[in-house]
Amino acid sequence: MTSTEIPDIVVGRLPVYLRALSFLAATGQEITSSHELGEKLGISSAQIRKDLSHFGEFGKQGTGYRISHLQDQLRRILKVDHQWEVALIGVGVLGHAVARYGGFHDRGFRITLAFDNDPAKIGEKVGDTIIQDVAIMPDVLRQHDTKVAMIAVPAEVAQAVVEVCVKSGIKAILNYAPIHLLVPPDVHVQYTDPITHLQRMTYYL
Amino acid sequence: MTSTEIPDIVVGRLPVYLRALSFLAATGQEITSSHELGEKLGISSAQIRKDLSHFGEFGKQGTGYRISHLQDQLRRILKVDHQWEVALIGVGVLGHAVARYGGFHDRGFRITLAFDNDPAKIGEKVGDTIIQDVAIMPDVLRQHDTKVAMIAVPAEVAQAVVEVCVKSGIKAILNYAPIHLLVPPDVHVQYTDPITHLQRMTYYL
DNA sequence: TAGATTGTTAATCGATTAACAATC
DNA sequence: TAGATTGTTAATCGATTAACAATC
Repeated sequence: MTSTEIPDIVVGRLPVYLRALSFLAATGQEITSSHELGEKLGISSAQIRKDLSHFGEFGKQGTGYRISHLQDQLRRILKVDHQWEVALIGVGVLGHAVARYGGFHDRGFRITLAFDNDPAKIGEKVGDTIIQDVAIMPDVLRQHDTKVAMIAVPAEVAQAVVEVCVKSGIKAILNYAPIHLLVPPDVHVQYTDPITHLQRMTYYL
Repeated sequence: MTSTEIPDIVVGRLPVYLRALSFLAATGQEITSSHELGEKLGISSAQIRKDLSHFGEFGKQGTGYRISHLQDQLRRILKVDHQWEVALIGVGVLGHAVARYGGFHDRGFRITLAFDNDPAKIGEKVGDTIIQDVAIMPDVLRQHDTKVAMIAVPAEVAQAVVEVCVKSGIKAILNYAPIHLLVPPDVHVQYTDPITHLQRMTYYL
């Protein structure tokens, strides 16, 4: 109910709930329950109810949750009820794929800036934006008051790039480079490395 | 020491340790300690020692860990001391980027098969492999005894594709589609969805 | 009303951390 | 030896689950 100290692990599950709700909504379903959601996600119904209870009362006894309402609430809580402008840094093969991926728009994000240090790429278009010189990145990020960045540069330069980001006011970083980044406490980093996921599974094979 | 029931959360950290060790090794460093590793990863040294102690004694009191030795041990534990053949299913923009990403080889994986259902793509080369018709996928996966697959198809068809994979003997799936998959208990799934990561951070902004 | 499901409490379970003997 | 760091135990901390009153 009160917003004092929500565990990060709970916050991390909210996007998953939101994703599952979108899927249900797409089928035309209007109501769901903690049991149904839990079954679809491999999570206990108690956990879902407990997680949601940190933020308010979104359901109705005997009925469950109205999907559209719960979506609205989760979007509000996660602050994706409006779009965030995202800077993409590094437009190699991976960066290109990220930029051209169409799935961001309806989930709260829009790539509005792209940077690279390769003169051959600067000025070219990727997705909806023109690739700019990473040298002018600090100014541009400040001008646009950009808070969110995706890093798709080689591992060797990722830390240096991140330091420029931090100095330019970036507060959330999605890192595609397979390296751990050091940032100040007020800057958030998430990692996406397919190989750590694969290695986690081969253990069990 | 004994291998009875290692918590999955511990297994999930081993690839992160391995990644950090590779980074240290690349700088030419030969020895590290739980303190140094912990500091680099934002993890307590006690946790690192505890995690490793599930699998054996890899360090030396007063000295720390020989990096190359710990790498060898972790690779052995995670079964990435040899390469796994990986099937890529869905060769759109994202699949292309995944196939062309060079980082798999030295971390235990090799994309040896690629499938798509688009006649225009079948027969074309992506990375080092020829794209094959998804219709013949079950036979090909069986022939190659492939255990690991990466799914980069649209969300609408991901579950159906996964069911074919499961029937064809796949035991580990890395899913790029933004949807939760239902699989039998002996099949492992990991998810990689950049937007859930982004949404998790915007909560704090 | 009867049936169903929420929100919440208390109990259980598991993971993290602090501390230290062992020892290189 | 003295200093440092491991591996491990016990204590702490936090997350999950079971259960149920409230109520739609």
